[in-house]
Amino acid sequence: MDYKQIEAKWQKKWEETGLYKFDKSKVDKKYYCLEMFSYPSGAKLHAGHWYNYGPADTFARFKRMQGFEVFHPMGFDAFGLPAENYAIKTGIHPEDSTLKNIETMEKQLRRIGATYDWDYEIKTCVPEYYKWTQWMFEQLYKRGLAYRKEAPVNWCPSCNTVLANEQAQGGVCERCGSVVTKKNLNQWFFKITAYADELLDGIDKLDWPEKTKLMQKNWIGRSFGGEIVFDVKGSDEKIRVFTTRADTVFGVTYVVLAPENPLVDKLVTAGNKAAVEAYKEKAAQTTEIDRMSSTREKTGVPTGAYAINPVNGREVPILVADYVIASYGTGAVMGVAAHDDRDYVFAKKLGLPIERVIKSKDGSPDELPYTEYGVMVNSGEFDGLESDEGKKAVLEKLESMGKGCLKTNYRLRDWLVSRQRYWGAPIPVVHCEHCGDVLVPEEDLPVRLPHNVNFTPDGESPLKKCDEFMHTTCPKCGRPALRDADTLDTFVCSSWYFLRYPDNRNDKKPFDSEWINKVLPVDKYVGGAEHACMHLLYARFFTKALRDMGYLNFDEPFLSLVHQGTILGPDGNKMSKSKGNVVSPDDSIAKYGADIFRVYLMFGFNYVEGGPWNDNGLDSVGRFFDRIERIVKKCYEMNFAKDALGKAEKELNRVRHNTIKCVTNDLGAFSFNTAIARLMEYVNAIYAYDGAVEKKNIFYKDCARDLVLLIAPFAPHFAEELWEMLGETYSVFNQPYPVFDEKAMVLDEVELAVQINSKMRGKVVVPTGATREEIEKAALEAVSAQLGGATPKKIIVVPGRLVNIIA
RNA sequence: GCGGAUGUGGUGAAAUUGGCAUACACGCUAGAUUUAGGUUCUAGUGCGAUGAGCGUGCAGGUUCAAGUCCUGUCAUCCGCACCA
Repeated sequence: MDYKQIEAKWQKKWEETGLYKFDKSKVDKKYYCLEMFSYPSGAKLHAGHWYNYGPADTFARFKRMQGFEVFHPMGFDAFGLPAENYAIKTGIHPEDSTLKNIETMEKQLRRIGATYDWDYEIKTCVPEYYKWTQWMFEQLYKRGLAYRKEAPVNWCPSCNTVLANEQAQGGVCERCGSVVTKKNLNQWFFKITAYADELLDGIDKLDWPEKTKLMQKNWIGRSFGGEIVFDVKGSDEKIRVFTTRADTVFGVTYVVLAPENPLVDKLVTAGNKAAVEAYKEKAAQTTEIDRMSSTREKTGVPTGAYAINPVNGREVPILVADYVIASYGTGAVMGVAAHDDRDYVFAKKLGLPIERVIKSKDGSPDELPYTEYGVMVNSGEFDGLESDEGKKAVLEKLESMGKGCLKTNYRLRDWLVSRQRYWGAPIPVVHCEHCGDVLVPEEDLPVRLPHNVNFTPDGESPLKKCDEFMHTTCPKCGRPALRDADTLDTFVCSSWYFLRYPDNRNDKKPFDSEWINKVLPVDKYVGGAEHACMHLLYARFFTKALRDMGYLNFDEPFLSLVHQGTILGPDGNKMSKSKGNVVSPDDSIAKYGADIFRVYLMFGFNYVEGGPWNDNGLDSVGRFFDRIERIVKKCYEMNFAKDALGKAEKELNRVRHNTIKCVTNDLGAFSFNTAIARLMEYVNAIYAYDGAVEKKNIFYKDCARDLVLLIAPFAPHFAEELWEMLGETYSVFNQPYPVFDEKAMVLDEVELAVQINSKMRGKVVVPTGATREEIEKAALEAVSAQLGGATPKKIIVVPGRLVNIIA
């Protein structure tokens, strides 16, 4: 069979007949199957795209044949840094290169032979889309979920530019390798922390990989604790500290402020001012790499001021140290050296006192620092309380004194969405001297991204240098004003695209709520695991915020999630140009066609694990296809007997129904490799029957027909061709997927393993309905010689499996 | 440092509640068919020369029975990174 020819043939036919057009009238049977959309930074689809999209399409086809109306769209996440960097490198404008790349990728995606309905395509970089991205920003702003504040950004001193977080991974500039520092800029944030609790509590209900759920939970990082107020000696200032271990409060021997904490300047004494200033200066210059290292030596300087411990009135020194993070909790901690590893190291280094206030519960000797829960000692009225009740008791007491309260903190920070970059959606805000930050009125959206801009990075937002963009009038007072020069993080675009697909042509609204509530949520989402704490979290946040605004009636965007594994280079390393181990799918597809390539990808790997590329498996899939083609052809040309079914037919029928059962289960679980193994077994069983039986029963034809139906989601073009060969009418994808018959799978007799003292000693065949006594008898007979007349002490019978004779 | 995962033949990988370890392929060996084949078919293929036996990273444990459960340990990978 000429696979390339039949692929062209069927792709044309599918297109002409609109086979994969989503039928809106059947939305009650909808199944929203979505793959993370592609990023058109490179010009071509690589093996990873195929590995994501090929198997996911098999799943979509399977759902379709199961009777669902599958909504399966595709689009392009077209804004973003890689496209811009590519433009900087090549000198081609990102708009031109991106649109060209999209065109190429669309063509390639069609060659996968997937069920995408291109009527619903999305490109995030076109004004028709980013108009609504800007609209999203405005809604969040109106609800108080978008705000602007001074914040440090990543700064590369060598490239003289700000960097996105993704570009500064590991504290090193992605492009030049320089060490990244921080610089303060006025930045837009989305208040994702307002949803921290719901984002956390909703995770358990999701059908997502456990690993991903855990990562997201840890990322949100909720910790229950309390705030404790320390008065400052001789001052009206107060220091609030956050702690999860209020039971250790009697062991406080000092208090530490983060260098960036504004209290530092207020509290520092004249004699310590110079040292503290120097320390702050040094901390500000500390690189991201060093700041991230938990193994680095702890440093700090005293402020000269003293804090008063509210539980015992004790005066303790106040220090500044950069192991305290300004942005977490209150930017201040109480130092309990005896019961915290970091405080212990710090106290040792600076010669601060260390005082035990917790002992192990069972009284066994323990060493300091002792960070486990235990029993309170040296803690006045609280002595003898265990840590968990002690925590509560201490905070209750402090609360009654007005010196503390229960408090929950999160590791999650608000989402910084400003990017000092060109290739993104402009932020729809005007800065007016008189009116402050003013939203661009909805009817004036989109704020268009100007084409003619010098986007070479030089430390300023590129748009700032574009006068005709920057200068505008204030929508409120009409006086001259400036636009916001930053663009939105690309992750903003991808936080709502799945809502746009079903209503992508709507020019009045981002989507029609009534309609979207029918098509959403996404039933199956397939994409890379690298998005666990970014895109997947942001999209959940958007969904919840839009729900609270009344636009959506569901809580979660993606009910069920699967991550495909990574296809590595043949050397077992991640594919990369620098390693020279990149495998292009183009050659394989040219030689074998899309179907064989897809099936190879599904058969050769565990889908969620991936693994190193190895192309000698392609031939074996090719042989598998040949075997199918030969037997279907033969079957079509054959004359059949119409006798009753014999033993051989029964056996083939059993394999047939077992195959249907297993393949159905496996496909539902994204276990493509085992599904294909079962199909191979079925083909082997058909050949065995074919070789053993002279005059084939007419039922044989049904077996061949089922084979084509079963294989259809995996090899769509091939299956259409075979379906036609069998004389059936177009299309095989309008057929229901075969359903198994439990009765056909019941055998007349079963083979049991016979063990003596748990060692394999033989086999025995018994009738399916045999009683326990009959089975025991048959088993004893089967191994009587080896038993040597000994009377068994005990016989264990596992029906359908084995008999274990304990002698 | 913390959290999570993985470890099975020469290779890719399978294995419901604990129940015949290595399904399905690749590769390899021998043979048959064909004008030729990188075709097709048959047989074999965990280790061990045979048998006994031994075998799921390593060491223990529970059990009639462990790849699967428990304890410890090593290796690799991923995520977080002083979160009080």
